[in-house]
Amino acid sequence: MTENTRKPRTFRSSQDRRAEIIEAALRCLQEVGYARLTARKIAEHSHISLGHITYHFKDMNEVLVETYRYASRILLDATFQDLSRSSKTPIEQLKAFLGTGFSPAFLKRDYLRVRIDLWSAALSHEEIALTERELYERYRASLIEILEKVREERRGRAADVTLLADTIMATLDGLWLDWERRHDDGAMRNGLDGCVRLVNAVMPAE
Amino acid sequence: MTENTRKPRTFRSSQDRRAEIIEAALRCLQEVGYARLTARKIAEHSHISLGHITYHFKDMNEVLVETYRYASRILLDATFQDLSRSSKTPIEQLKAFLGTGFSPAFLKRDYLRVRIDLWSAALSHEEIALTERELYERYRASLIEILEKVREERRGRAADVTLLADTIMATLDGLWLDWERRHDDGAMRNGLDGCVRLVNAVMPAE
DNA sequence: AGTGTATTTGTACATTCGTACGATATGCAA
DNA sequence: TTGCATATCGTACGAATGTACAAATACACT
Repeated sequence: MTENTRKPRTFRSSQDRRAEIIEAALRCLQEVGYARLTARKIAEHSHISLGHITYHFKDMNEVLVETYRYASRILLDATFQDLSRSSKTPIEQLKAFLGTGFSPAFLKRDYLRVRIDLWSAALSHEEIALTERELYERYRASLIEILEKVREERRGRAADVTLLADTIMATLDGLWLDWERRHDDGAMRNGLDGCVRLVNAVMPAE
Repeated sequence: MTENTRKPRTFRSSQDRRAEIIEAALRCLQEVGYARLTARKIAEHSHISLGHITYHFKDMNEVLVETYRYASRILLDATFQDLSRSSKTPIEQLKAFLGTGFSPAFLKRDYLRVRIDLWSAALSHEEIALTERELYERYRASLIEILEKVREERRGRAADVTLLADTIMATLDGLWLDWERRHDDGAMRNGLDGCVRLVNAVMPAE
């Protein structure tokens, strides 16, 4: 009986299981994409049985929503973790901020797929749209924070910051998309450079 | 027997049928999105039987690929139809070019959904990725054509045109996405204005 | 009018999907 | 130990999916 071939089952808290399922779901999203996510693929990736999904979640929609919430949190955390804003000039902070989102870690296929699928999924799922919107707003708030410092230094107008935020945020989304499309390193750096040049044009130094 | 209730069937050419199916598929893509497109929904929308799809197409993947090809053609045609480039200055042409893609016709939910889903679908389907890439390249070529005129007028460098194209193309994609996200008219105009300002900054007039 | 080919239809089938559920295992309190 | 709530598993089931296909229909041609 000690040579039991069954793998030992140990109970976990419902919280843990939910987390495991969500993590497995994210791995599925990275591999097969949002359109082909299925409950059985999640079960395989998390090495737990199919029944867990209906036991711990109301339905697959809840799994999807929670998974994108989790993914969004990961994207935000990774963005802000190595952002030391203290020791640089505002324009240097801006360059660092822009560069962080396009470091090799973020340009991996997996991350980009989740990001782009998130845009598509938001079209059909109201709750996912809210998650995407919040991701956008947080990122934007961080950008505006830096742009305001530039503005103080250079005596720009409030409307300038809004215009720059609207434009740069759009450019960043477009650059992520374009990286997935062309994998053109020069184009990516051109885009980021373009953002900096725009800031300098709208709020010129002295 | 003359009071036959069956609707009269008339034969059509295979070409016509393919077109009808593709048009119906596009309508489905606009309504339910790429992730939930099914053969039966296409059949209902085109008022023809399910069998047609397998009769005229190899499989559903071919339908999807052809439908996105068709959608891409529509987006391109609509972009370039009312683009009279002859009678204006280069910078005015640029403004007109940018504005065309963001006219009310293009900002309809249906069009944006197809555009955004196209990005997502391209992640999983190689052929769709090629279609998306071609849509990008054609649009870009048209933008560069105008930027080159600005460059001639203002004696800019070739690298300037590349930087502007890389940046503006990204910004436009991002602005479409952002319109779907926020429906903010001011933000959209800010973004387009930002593009023009960037051009003036990189290649200043005199 | 008759014949052959292409078109059209509806249904059938094997899969796969999300979800429900009974059976069993586990951990904890009494 | 016993009792009980919770967790875990595997399976079952109806619905929906893509595709195949036989039968029926329309039409061009002789």
